[in-house]
Amino acid sequence: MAGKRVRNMEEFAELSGISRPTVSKYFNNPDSVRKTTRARIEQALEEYDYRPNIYAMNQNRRLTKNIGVVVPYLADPFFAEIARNIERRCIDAGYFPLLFSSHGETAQENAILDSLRSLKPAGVLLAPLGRRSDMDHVRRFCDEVPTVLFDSYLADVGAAFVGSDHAQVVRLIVDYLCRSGEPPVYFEMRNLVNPNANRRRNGYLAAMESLGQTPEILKIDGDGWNFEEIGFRGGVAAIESGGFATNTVLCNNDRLAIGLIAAAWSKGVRVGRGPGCTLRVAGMDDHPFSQFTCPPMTTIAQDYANISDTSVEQLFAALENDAGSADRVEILYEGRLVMRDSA
Amino acid sequence: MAGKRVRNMEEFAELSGISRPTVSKYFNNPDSVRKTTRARIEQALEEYDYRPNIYAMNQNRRLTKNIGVVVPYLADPFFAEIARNIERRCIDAGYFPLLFSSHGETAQENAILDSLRSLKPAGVLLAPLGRRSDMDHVRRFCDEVPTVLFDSYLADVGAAFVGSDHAQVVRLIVDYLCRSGEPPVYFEMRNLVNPNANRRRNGYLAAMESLGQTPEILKIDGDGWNFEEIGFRGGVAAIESGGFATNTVLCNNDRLAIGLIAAAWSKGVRVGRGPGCTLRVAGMDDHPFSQFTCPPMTTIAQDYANISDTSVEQLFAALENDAGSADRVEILYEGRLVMRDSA
DNA sequence: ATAAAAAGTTTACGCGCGTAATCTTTCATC
DNA sequence: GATGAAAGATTACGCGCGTAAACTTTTTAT
Repeated sequence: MAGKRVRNMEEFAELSGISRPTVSKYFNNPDSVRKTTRARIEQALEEYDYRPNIYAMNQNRRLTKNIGVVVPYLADPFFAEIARNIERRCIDAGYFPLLFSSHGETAQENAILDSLRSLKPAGVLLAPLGRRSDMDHVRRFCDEVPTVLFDSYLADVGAAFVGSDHAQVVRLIVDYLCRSGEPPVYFEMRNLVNPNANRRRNGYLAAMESLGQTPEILKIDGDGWNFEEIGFRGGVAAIESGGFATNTVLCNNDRLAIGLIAAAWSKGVRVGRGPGCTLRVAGMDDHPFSQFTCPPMTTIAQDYANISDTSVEQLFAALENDAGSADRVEILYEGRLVMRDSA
Repeated sequence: MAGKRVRNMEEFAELSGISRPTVSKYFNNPDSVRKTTRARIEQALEEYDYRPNIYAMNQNRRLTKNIGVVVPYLADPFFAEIARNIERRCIDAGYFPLLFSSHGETAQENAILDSLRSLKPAGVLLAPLGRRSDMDHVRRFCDEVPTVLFDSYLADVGAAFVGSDHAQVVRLIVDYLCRSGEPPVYFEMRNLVNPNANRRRNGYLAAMESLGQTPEILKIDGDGWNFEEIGFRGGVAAIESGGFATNTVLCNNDRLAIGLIAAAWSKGVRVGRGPGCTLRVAGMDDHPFSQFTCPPMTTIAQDYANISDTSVEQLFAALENDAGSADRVEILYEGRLVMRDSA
């Protein structure tokens, strides 16, 4: 591709000895032309430096090869990892992923969906803000663009939903904690930012009940997505006001737990299940940093890989059934207990 | 904007009672039309649901309003935060930021630059991989597209470079560590992934020398961007083979330090500067998670805000001087000592 | 009020490509 | 080697908008 610069498809078609319409077909789908033709085009592609003008391509196409990927908060490594995996899959399938972060703000999410619409994407993978999502806005968007929702559940929106089975996730860790020591107090934010948090809380209640234990919920204050900070402050406040109902705390998510563990440290409370430890702290998510807390955090791993892979697959499936008439699918993956030293 | 859907600018122009060329002017720059005209257009915009076709707009424009933002590793909250800030600034200035992550891979960085070129961006903000960047590729790109580099220094490439003054950063923390206890051993990866690491190491050498101390460098193995993991393993290995030359370790960056602190914990070595502590660990960057390590990490804060703001400003400045003939600028920001409890 | 400048209108063309229709060549099959 | 099907070539049109040129209206300055 070192050769001279080619202006447009017309010129490139001449150079490769193939007609422009056929070259056009090739770029839309390399498999749609004969092998020998494809070879000739690809050889010319090596010789000359030509790439079709994206804007001219997409202007006349009803749909582009773009795929929008929208996450609520990209500074959270959890979403960064998922986005990365999704990106890879889309590229491998010949699509062009475009990554957006809502930064936790409703207005931002709406704005992203609006501009996404004018990009005529083939489809969109959306992890909505959840509680703070503008449901009507999201629904209107999904009516026009094939969309698969993941991570955060919104009822009856989009072509599919892929996420974790939070009831199972919570049951797993509650079981473990009860089996191995005192039953857990549940540590969560007062203002739940997404429906997953709700499901987890309900899962906790159900799991405790089925084990004949008395649930105990500690709601902490704080707003936004700075969960570690919120967990830290909530933890300090809890410890200062006399500690927890039992010696075991289950946090709504790892980031909160990271904050709580730091809070315990700062107050001289030793976390862990070894001798001399007076507090067990468990999280949920298996956040990338959770293995580096002190002590390393016991948590439940969400099935990152399956969630992102399946989301992409579901989107592709939805793109096939042009009609979009297929029934809405909901796929939930189970979590896996990751036993480390904090609980 | 609830009204009926408008097909194209022609139709919208009719509805607003303004000629199409003028409407076109408006969309390219709302200030380029008379206030009264602008008002009429914007009123029509409220009434009808119209947005110009992006693809048709950009097809004939030499440059678009797109701004490419490329970072080496988006799963690192440091870059996620910078990207977020940059995004905000671009949007406020009427541009459309497009975010890409090289995921630590040369091929990926090259691919991003290639597709970026065909997006005809007005400009690009690039934090290159550094050592693993394909210099020729980057240089060719910068010759065609106005580009500001940030974070990772590449010599003589792009319209400007904005980053940290690593020499100063290291001097600051070395000074502090020497003043407050034993001089630091320097903890870094054997395969330096970017030139900043080099500068920091040299900064360490210089600072130690100027203080009349003997520098001591510990190189650890590991490849890729999973720094915490690498720091952890390196830490465990170092401790098992007899510990460090002094009781103080300065890590090349916070993520390595996070791993080292976890390693110390796992080996029963108490980190901090209080009584009973046998190891001091300091990092550099003030990574978002560093305040939640146990103990909280002493580190040097990079000037996130200034670096991202200035990068954007420099890019806009470069866009003004169409010619691109202006001299290449290099702007370095100083770090700030963040004293916490780990050192 | 009047001239000059600024802004808007009309008209017209082209960008680079998608794509449909018709015709011609190539290929696989027996 | 004949035959039908599949693929490519030719021709032609249009997408939605940028933009230039020539002309007309509005605004600003004197």
